[in-house]
Amino acid sequence: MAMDGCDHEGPDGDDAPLGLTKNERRVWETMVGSGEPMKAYEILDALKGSGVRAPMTVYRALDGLEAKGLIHKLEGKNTYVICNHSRPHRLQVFLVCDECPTVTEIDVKGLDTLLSPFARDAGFKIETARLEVRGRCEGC
Amino acid sequence: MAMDGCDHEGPDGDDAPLGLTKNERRVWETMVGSGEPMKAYEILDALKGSGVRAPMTVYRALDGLEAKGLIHKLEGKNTYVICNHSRPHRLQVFLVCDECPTVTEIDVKGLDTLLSPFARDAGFKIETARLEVRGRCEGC
DNA sequence: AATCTTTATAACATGATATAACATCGATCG
DNA sequence: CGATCGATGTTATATCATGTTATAAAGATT
Ligand SMILES: [Zn+2]
Ligand SMILES: [Zn+2]
Ligand SMILES: [Zn+2]
Ligand SMILES: [Zn+2]
Repeated sequence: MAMDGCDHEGPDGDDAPLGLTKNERRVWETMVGSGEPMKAYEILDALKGSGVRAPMTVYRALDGLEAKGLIHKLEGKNTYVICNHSRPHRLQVFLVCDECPTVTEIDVKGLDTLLSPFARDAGFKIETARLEVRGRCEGC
Repeated sequence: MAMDGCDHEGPDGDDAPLGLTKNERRVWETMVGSGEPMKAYEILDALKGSGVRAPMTVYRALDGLEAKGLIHKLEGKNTYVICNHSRPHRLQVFLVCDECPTVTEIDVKGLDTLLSPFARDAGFKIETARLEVRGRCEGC
């Protein structure tokens, strides 16, 4: 049950990680506060009151957060989620519910081992991988 | 014409984005639910309740699904069928080159087997999955 | 042939998602 | 000081998907 093991937070609980820019921190806090995957323009709306007016601001922050391994993008739904791991990782696996907003990031041990030979056979050098599984979550 | 077999893997050049759009998904699910070849206007009727009103919507989705190799058109009868490679689960694996437009679809034997226990542990029922691997392709 | 039905597309408008291009500000360093 | 650099602000635009209306093209019926 590796469901809720986020270690990005400091000892104070909801404190943002260090080394973030002002906008990255604003976006990160918005996403943590939501608790659900968010769309870029949802984040923008949520930050309208804080003076953020342009999509660019949000997208730049999202880029930065992703580069720092703090969030992931779910391509299937164009949403962004907080990473629940303690360090950046190159393999990501998400269980995405089709019926509710629930997204769970899990670890699949052995995935890279399974994958590597197939990639090697194709002459492909793996940098990162993201597995998006869709279906019905426990509560649905 | 291929009857029950099909050759996926167009050479290249298709800049089709991975994943399904909302309408592609609706049409695909309708077709899977039916279990039989369907005509475009049958699909349209089936989706009337979901707010789909125009033939264009269905035809665009069919185009997309066909480009992604998920369905085939039976020219003789003007019907569309689910590709028999994509059931019961649809488990796609793409090798996406970061340096050129090359996208290769591969078959990773054992991925379903590896994945299932993890999903089961989380109480998650898998419908479909897509693994997107990023890196450098053979030619780059 | 003329007409009707079924099948498929054209053309244009709107919405949703993401980026380009350029200006500004503030800190740091020679 | 002035140069440089990263972050931010601002405006405009690109891209993709969808919605909407009308029409074309192919086949069947009369
Ligand atoms: Zn993560
Ligand atoms: Zn759910
Ligand atoms: Zn097929
Ligand atoms: Zn390449």
